[in-house]
Amino acid sequence: MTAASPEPASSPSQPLGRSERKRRDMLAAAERMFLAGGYLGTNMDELAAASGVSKQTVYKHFGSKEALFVELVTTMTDATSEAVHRSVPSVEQVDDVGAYLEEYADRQLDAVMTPRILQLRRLVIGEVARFPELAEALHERGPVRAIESLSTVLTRLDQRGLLTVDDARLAATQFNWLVMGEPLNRAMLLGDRAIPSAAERREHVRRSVGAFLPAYAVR
Amino acid sequence: MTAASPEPASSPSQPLGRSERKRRDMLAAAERMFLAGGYLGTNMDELAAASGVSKQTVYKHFGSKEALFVELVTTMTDATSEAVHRSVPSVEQVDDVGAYLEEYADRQLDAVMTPRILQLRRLVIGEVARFPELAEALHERGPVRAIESLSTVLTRLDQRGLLTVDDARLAATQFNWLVMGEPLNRAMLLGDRAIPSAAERREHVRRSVGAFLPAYAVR
DNA sequence: ATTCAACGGAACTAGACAGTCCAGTTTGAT
DNA sequence: ATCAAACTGGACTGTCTAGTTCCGTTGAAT
Repeated sequence: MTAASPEPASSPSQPLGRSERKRRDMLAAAERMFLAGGYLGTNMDELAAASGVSKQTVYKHFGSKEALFVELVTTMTDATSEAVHRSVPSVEQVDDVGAYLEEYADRQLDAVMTPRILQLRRLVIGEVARFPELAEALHERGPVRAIESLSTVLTRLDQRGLLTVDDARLAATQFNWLVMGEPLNRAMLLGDRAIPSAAERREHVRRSVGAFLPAYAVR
Repeated sequence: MTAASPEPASSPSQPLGRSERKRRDMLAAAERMFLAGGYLGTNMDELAAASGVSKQTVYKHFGSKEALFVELVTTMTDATSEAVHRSVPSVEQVDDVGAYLEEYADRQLDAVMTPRILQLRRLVIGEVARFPELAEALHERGPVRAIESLSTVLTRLDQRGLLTVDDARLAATQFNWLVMGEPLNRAMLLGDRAIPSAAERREHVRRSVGAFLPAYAVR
């Protein structure tokens, strides 16, 4: 490493080196273009031009179109997973289980139902045959992680006597698809115009929790 | 029309004209190749060769790559929708609601969770930006139709006093995603290896109905 | 001020691909 | 047998694209 004081830090990172700045620009253009045109539909000449960078520089940084695509999708998947995970509200001072689950579901929906993330999902699904490892990563960092996280929440609610949950993973999976199934499917197939408004989200979440609770209420 | 006795009928259709035979071969090759390679990843020279047909013939029949793609996907969507719709068991002599719903769900899963239909879904989702009308059609003929169909079933079960269903469409939507959500998402992202076996399907369906019934049981 | 890695710009390779064209052949109905 | 429609095979056009190469320029650290 070049052993300098102004290390390319993570968060604020205002003073970026030329190389890092261009790298960021290339990834930004790659995101826009791959999400809009798909893998085959994206052109490296245009991508370089849109990045304000020469083609040479793109290949110096990423090696190939495939490698750039993989890095972009992996980065987006990881970042989104982190953001979703951070938005889990604490379960310890809960008294109204219904209200808590509604807020929980609303945050999950809010994080996932954005044009950017929905298009990432479409892109990855469409490229399952060409890039199976990206789809696997999205599955792991998306639904699997969300269900695991909810699973520990439900276990805690069971321990506190607020729910009766024998199989927490099963209950979490059911809750997840009760909440996400319809909005996600609609958005996948109908495009961004099917993204529910905040009001629609709240109503949907209310009904979903209403269907979930009878199966797991305390006897 | 050519006013002949051996009209190109629908079902048995053994004696096919040369033209119709070649058309069938082209659509068969198109299905294989578009499902495997996607829209941009499929090549019309190879498609003609794989169909045992000259390129000229392909363009004579379908006009363009886009038109061939649209016709193929539309045909597959419609045919699958019909097949799923035909597999709805009658509701009239039902006494055990749980067993009936389990069978209903199992048939829906059986119809949708095939490599061919799953790959069609991946393809259409990946091409939403280029062919939004195909995605809309798949949504309409797939989930919307399934939920409508189930909705009338649930209404009938409510009328017969076997369930308490105020909002049949809501209940049908919830049932649908309780059943389809997890298997469909896994299959989309993990590929055909995630298709559940008949035994896994039955177990999953049993649990799904178990979660659904408490919310809509008769009081 | 110097130095060197990174960058720009642009041409270039090597191949791919949608769609057209044309001369000659096959098919199937009359 | 006749004949029109459908089909073949292959060449061809125009265009596009991933990746490379070359050479002159820039910028950041010493």
